[in-house]
Amino acid sequence: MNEPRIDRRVSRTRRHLRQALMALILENGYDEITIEDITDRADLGRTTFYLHYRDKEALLLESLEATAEELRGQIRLERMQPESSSAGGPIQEVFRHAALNSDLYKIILSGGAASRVLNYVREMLLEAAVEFFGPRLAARRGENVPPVDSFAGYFASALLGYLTWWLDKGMPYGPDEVADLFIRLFFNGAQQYIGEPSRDKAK
Amino acid sequence: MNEPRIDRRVSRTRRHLRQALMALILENGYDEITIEDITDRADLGRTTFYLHYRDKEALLLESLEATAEELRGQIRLERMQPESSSAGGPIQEVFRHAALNSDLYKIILSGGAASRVLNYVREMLLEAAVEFFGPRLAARRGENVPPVDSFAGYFASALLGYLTWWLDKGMPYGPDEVADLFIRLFFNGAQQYIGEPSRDKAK
DNA sequence: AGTATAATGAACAATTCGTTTATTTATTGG
DNA sequence: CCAATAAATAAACGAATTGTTCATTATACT
Repeated sequence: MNEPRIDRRVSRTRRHLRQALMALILENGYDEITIEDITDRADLGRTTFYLHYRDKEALLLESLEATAEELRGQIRLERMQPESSSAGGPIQEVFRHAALNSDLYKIILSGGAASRVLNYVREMLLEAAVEFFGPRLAARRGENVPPVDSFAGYFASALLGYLTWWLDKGMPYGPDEVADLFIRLFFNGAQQYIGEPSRDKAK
Repeated sequence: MNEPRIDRRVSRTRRHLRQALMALILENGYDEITIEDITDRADLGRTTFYLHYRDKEALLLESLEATAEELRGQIRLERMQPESSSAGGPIQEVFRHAALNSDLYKIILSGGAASRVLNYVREMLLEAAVEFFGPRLAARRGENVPPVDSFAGYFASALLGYLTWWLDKGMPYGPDEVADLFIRLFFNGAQQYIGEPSRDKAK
């Protein structure tokens, strides 16, 4: 098979652009950055940018896509080796991956990345949640179970939001620890910790 | 008390600007909009904009502030009249308020408003959560209760995210209904609906 | 009615964008 | 190592947008 093998200059240029964008977002936020800022930082001509990407967003999306694929790989892999090493389920895997790539995660989740990028992530997670919980909920049809979309929406929202909160606050608690907190809250609920579900809910 | 009473022209102009911005965001998203788009829509001179606001963001923040204050008022009021009318706790109140002001909520939460605006909302909600849950958690010190910040972070994330999801999907389920779904998931947890907390959690 | 204040339109320099062009430089494959 | 190919470059461009100033006109307040 003839994979065209990418010109060394191309991969080098793209790598530099990606790194420059990420560094700049962490310094000043997404919105402020101009194309020239990026190429200056990457030590490239401004024209060169347009040979590779349509705009800032396209560049960011590339980093995102690559990282998401990596995470999916990790989870698949972890699912293969049933009880290996320090395994702990997909949620631990997510928090660990976020800790390792915290720069990119921060950028996407709260660095003011273009809203389309964030929505893209939301949809990705939502899909995964529907796929994962769908069958389990279906198995209990009739037991006053919430609709799948609502359930998946809640899960995706809670996870994404909690991840954002954790990164925003500078990652207090280690990844496994925070994953554990999340799991306890998501699966067991808050009631156990604070008593009444809500003033009137005990009707 | 001499409140200077605002010139009729000023309040009219500002109102037009606010309305124009919201309409435009709903049509094209936040980023695309130029100052001139806004003043055109509001039928005002471009220069006039700068007599009132520094930039787009300032204008949006004004709408946000006003609406947030309104919501706080509703909740306070609802808290006063213990079991009146169709009361249902602050969470119902939030979803109802969101339904009534869904345009603004959509804009802020997923219309691609400036990230600073969204972060502003996150912090607001986080503060409220700490204040609300802090004492309740403190009362159970020592019972393996999660740290307050983590707990509040989870709550704020879940609520904000779930609200976003609900609005994004075009508000399936009525406000009271969706508030109920949220409360069940948040307080009672997901375990009841899907069984195992997580493959390995039953260690 | 008379004064104060707000809105206006024109004009401005400064940025940024996205593209085109001709030229130089680096990489690949033989 | 050489030649063919592809990539990077700098300069220059028009078009948009921003934020400001200024003189003039319109509107609201008392």
